[in-house]
Amino acid sequence: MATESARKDIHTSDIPAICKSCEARHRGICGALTPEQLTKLNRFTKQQRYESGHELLSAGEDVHRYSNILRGVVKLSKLMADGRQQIVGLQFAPDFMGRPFRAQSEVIADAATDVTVCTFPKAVLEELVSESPNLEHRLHEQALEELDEAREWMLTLGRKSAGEKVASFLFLIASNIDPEIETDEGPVMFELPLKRSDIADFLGLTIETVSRQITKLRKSGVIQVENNRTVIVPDLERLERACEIDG
Amino acid sequence: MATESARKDIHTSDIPAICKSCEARHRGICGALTPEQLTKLNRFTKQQRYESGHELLSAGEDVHRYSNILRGVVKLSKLMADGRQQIVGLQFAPDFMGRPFRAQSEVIADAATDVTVCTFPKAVLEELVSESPNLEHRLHEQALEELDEAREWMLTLGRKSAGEKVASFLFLIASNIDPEIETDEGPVMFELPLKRSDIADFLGLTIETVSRQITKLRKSGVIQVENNRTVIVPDLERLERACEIDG
DNA sequence: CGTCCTATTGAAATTCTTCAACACTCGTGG
DNA sequence: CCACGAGTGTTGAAGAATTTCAATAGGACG
Repeated sequence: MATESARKDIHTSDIPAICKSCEARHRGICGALTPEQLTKLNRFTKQQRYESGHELLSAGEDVHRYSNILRGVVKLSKLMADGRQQIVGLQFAPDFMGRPFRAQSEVIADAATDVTVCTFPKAVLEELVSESPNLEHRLHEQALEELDEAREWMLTLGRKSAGEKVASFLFLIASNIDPEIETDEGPVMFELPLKRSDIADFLGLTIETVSRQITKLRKSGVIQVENNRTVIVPDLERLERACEIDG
Repeated sequence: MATESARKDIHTSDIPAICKSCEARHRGICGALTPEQLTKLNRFTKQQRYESGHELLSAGEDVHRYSNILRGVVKLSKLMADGRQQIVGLQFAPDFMGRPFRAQSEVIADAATDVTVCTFPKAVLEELVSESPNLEHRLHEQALEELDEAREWMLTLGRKSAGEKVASFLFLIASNIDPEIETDEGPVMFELPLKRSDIADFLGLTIETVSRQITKLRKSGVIQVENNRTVIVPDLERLERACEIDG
């Protein structure tokens, strides 16, 4: 810890300008890199912006570049032969995106909102990993966290009612998006990064059921909705209770 | 690769006797250790046998030891306040069990069958990890595989019908248990490691629905069942088709 | 202004669960 | 040796939750 902060203070001027204000350098994987490594990586990085709906990665496709998400929300999903779809994860800045040590992706990655990523070639990251155990540790930690999240969501998918599922989704978003307004213990307001059909695919429901449950939560005063996408939660604890005790 | 097999050949006599025939040394995490490290770890390992139903790890409990599963099947599950339960993963030999870098477990681990594990103190593993990047890599790989499995299962939980769920479960077991009889492309026979209530908790269904769907698969000739636990699959491809196309 | 996309709402249909009864196995103890 | 109870699994009928089908509404855009 001491060495890390010292390093940052002393070498701030050594790191690439573009990284200076980058969130991935603090909470993301770049935080595991030395200024030298960061400079090296930076020679190959490319920032890219994608519009909502753009497919970033398709299942079975060979992956040549990894990326850090800088802005926006990415949805990871699986598709069945007959078109049924399940969203298996959401990724927010500054998450690392890509499946290390495997040529092909098991999931489809789509931009759920407009997204900005910082991409770099697979080979460069893998070289950095081989020389820096710290980086693999960071990736390992993220994988374990995603595993915990996936398992938490399995409970939601398998055992919760439609009402509890929708409440759980709203609570998840409320916890992950930087709320635009947040007074401690006060109301929370945020934009839903997903449209109804995506929410349905995330929850294993139909859009109609999602819509009905949102209406129900609205009518019971747990949430307020504006323009279909803006949600206000007057009492976050009440929403949290709705995640387990159907109402 | 060359160095690894050479190491194994030359030093076979150096590794602890107990490890010689251990599956975890090949496919499990111990495969990432040198004979010296294996010897060091072995000073702290303890083999233990648990009966079916024994709780190996409870949620929120401080974990002091990790383990390798040597025999049997372990179920990982989550519990809701009102008793609803969801199995979020199954682990087979020679999987590593435990949540690295975290004091508390997020899940409950129970012996689904009689289970034999090789346990060792958390601290010893973590010391080995810090001196051997190769070991962390192995753990990382297992975490990524479990993540892929969890996501695959999310698709099953969220988007498959009861019939497809049960077929998917049977297919999963058929793929993971060493089948007692297996002729290429011929019939496969295996013992179900879970009782009906566990299967239900794995699939997000009730035991009655599981029972009915098994009956349906039996009557349509996709499987044969003996003694409730022994399953014969005459045509594995037919079972695989039943995982996506309900019948 | 018409069209596409998104979202909501109602009614009917379906799937799954709940409740209830019963069957089988296994071990224990009379 | 048989009766008994606990644990496990199956089956039927009624009920509830969710989906499906269908109609409607609003906003964005050409």
